[in-house]
This record gives sequence, structure tokens and C-alpha cells, in this order.
Amino acid sequence: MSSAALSTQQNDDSFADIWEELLWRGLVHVSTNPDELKALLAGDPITYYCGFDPTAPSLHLGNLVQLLLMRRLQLAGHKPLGLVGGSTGLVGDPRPTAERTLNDAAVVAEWVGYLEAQVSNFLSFEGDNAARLVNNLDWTAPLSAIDFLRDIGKHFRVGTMIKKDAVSARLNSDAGISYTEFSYQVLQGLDFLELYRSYGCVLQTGGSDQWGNLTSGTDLIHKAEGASVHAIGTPLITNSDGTKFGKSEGNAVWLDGSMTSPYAFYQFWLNTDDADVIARLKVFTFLSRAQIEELEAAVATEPFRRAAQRALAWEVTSLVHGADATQAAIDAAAALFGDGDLRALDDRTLQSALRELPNTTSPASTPIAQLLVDTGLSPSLSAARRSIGEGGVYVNNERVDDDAATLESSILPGRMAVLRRGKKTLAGVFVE
RNA sequence: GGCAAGUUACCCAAGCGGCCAAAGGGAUCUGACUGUAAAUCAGACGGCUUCGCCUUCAGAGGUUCGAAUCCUCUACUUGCCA
Repeated sequence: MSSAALSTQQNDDSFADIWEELLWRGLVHVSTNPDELKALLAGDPITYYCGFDPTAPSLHLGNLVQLLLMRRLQLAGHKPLGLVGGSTGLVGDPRPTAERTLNDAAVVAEWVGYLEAQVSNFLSFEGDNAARLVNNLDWTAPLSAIDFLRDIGKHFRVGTMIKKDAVSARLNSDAGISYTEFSYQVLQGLDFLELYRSYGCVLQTGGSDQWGNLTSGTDLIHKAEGASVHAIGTPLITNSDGTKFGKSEGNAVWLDGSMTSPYAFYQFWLNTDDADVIARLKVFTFLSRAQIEELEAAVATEPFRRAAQRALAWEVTSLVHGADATQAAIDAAAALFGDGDLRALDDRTLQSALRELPNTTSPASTPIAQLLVDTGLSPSLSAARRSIGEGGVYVNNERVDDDAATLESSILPGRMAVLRRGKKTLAGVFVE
């Protein structure tokens, strides 16, 4: 995201205060005392933090919710601390189903760097309430096991620890839980304490699934410092049809453009359900209440125009990838989803459209089934043949009915071809 | 440390010597219908040089003409007892 984008963002001043806006956007699922929080956020600037664990080389859409919440709080005048979990990432927070596989320390360290860069993109590092990045490895690495157990561990009651949802879910499952993951909440609690001491940090935000870890910190600070600090848990974003939000073709939607292309990212948002699109606009964009209500009316009266989906896709994609990349993704889709005659497109338009898609360069004699695999449209040759058999594969908008077919007869001018599986999964082939 | 139960494909879960690439459900994918939506209906859903062949049922050995199914050991999980 460009700094130009940062400078145009603002909270909606039609709300009495930031707390009211957060409630309207549906960003508060649980929190410590709401009245106190409302007053705190309406008062003098406070310092708050949110942590991101390096469990992958990139953040994903779930993290984006947190990043935007951080940004909204910053726009309200408060000071953000973006924490990347160099140490917590080495331990892994307990997932409800099963134990995590530990990642190599060197890999985690590398991911820390990537995540720091991403977090930086969404916060302003200028002005009175400039953001700051911190890494919990800085204070946990020097800590000895004995000091940890004596100074920190003594504040934690095992009875409380095993009641946390994340832990009890695991204890009640047949997967059990290792001491490593069981300890995670202590580490996260320690982070909050450390940031409270170093920066006067009095608020932590995070997903509601992290609630146990958030309160671990507020409790620890209460015991160790006698101070009352706060936490906000955002709701888990769910799709109205019950499927998991944030998955495209079964894969996570990443913020890193090399892992999820801007084109795919835009398409993900464009395909949002009518039933979900308004809620997404509230959470993922800086559009005002008035603008969103207008789009809500448009969904009700002329849903086929998908004005809300287009606005959503534009806003979020340009937020993450910038306006130029977003426009390129839109142009590509316009060319490829257009009324059909790809031959009517000029070479340059088609070529730049294909570059937005997963693509490959192959000889004209390559079987189409193989091209489906090469472009990632199908996971295996068997699956590719199956798709062809199901009548779900098209080359240049014409259905392929022979699973041994090659491109030979259907190459577009400019030595290109558009490969499609199903209604909207596209890839490009450059013929060598 | 002892005893017991368990480890099946993306997830849950059947199977108890051949008819098992392995029931059923969910997720997913494709087609029809649409608005690149939802719902609904139909089909698919280990891999491949696809009327057949190959590799799977925690891992390694073994018994057998033949094993996901029986035996031994290992690892991991859960429960009970110490």
C-alpha cells in the first residue's frame, strides 16, 4: 500500500467516537469493560498493540482485519505497536484440532522479516502517534528458564490456564496438548506486560479466538503491576453459507502478491455473497457509513449490478496492492470475461490480461490436460482429464471435449491461448 | 512405570482375511439454472501411459496363495492405575 493510500484514509466523523464506529463496523465481539474502553479511546492518546505470529511467509485476510482495526485506532489518534512474534512463532498457539508442527528457527526468523514489512504497510510511521514495530524475541530470548518460572510463571494458576477455550478444547480432544503449546498463553501474557512496562501499552487487540491469550496479559498486568488494562476481541469472520471465510479454491488468500496475485485477490472479493458483502465493506474498507448504506440499498434493489461487490473488491485490493495493480486486475477480467470473442482483443490487451493470470509457456503440441496442470488449474493429470470429461474445460471460451487434445487449432493471434476450468478459473498459455 | 483403547483418503467416520482405492457424511470440484451471487438438482472426488496398471489404510518386519483386516516391534494419542 502506498503512503498516498494511508493519507486518504479516515474514520467516519458521523460517529460520536471511535468506539461507536468500531461497534457499528462489527469489530468488537468481546472486550474488557466497554464503558471504560469507550472513555479511554475517546480520551488522550493511548498506546495499544496487536501481535502477528510468523506461521507463514505472509499475512492473510484474517490478519487484515487486525491490521485495519489497528489503523482505525491510529486514525483516532492512538499509538500502535505492531508486534511480530519472533518467539511465539517458535512455540505456536494451540489450534483447536491438533498440535502444530514446529517450524525451523531460521525459517521463522525469515518470516518475521516478511511480516514486519507487511505490517508496516498498513500503519503510519509519521507524526505524533507514529507506529512502532516490536519483536517479542527481543525480551524472551534473554530470559532464563528459571527467571521465567519464578517471575512470570508464579502469576499463572494452572486451573485458570486449562479453562481457556483453546486449551480445554485440546484437552477434551483425543489430540491432547503438549506443554509447549500449553505455555503459549504465558508467553503472550508476558508480551503485554513487557509492552506495558516499556511503552505504557494499555490495550491489546486480536481475534476473539485469541481471547484467552488477550486476557492472559490483562490478568498478568493486574497481578504484577496492579494496573487495569484492556483488550478487544474481534469477531471471527464467517460466511453466511457456513463455509470458512478467506479461502479461495481451498487455499488461504494471502496479502503477498506473489502468493495470491492481485487478480486472484480482486476476484476473491468480487465473488462475495450478497448476504455477506455489506458486513465485509464495514470491516475491510474505510468507506463511510453513508457510502455503505447506499451500497446496501443497491444490493437490495439491483443486485445483478453487484455494485457493492465491485466497491468492496476495488477498495480492499487497492488497499493491499495499490490502485495500479487493481486497475490492471480489473482490465484483465474485463477482457477475459467479456462477451466472448477473444479474437477481437488486440494483442497487447490480451497479453497483459494473461500476465495477470497464472500462466505458462509451452509448445503448441502440449496436451491441454498437461497445460491445466502446468498452470495450476488442476492438481494432477487425472484431475485435469476428469475436468475435461465433465465438460468443464475451455480453451478460448470453447469447450474441450477430447482429453488428448492439444492447442494446435486454437491459438489466438499473438501466439496465446486462454485456458479456463469451470466458470471463472482462468489461466494463460503463451505458445513458444 | 503398569494396564487398556486407539492411529483409515482434505475433515469426521465405516471396515474385523479375498467381492477394498476402501461404505456414509462434510468440505471441495464440474454441469444445468443465474448476476463471475445464493438456493436447488445431477455428476465427480488417490495416481497414471485410464476397458488396465501403480501406490495407499501411523512406521518397520512377519504369517498367508492373498492383509486396512492376524502376529511382533517402534512412534504418537487418549483414558485408568501407580
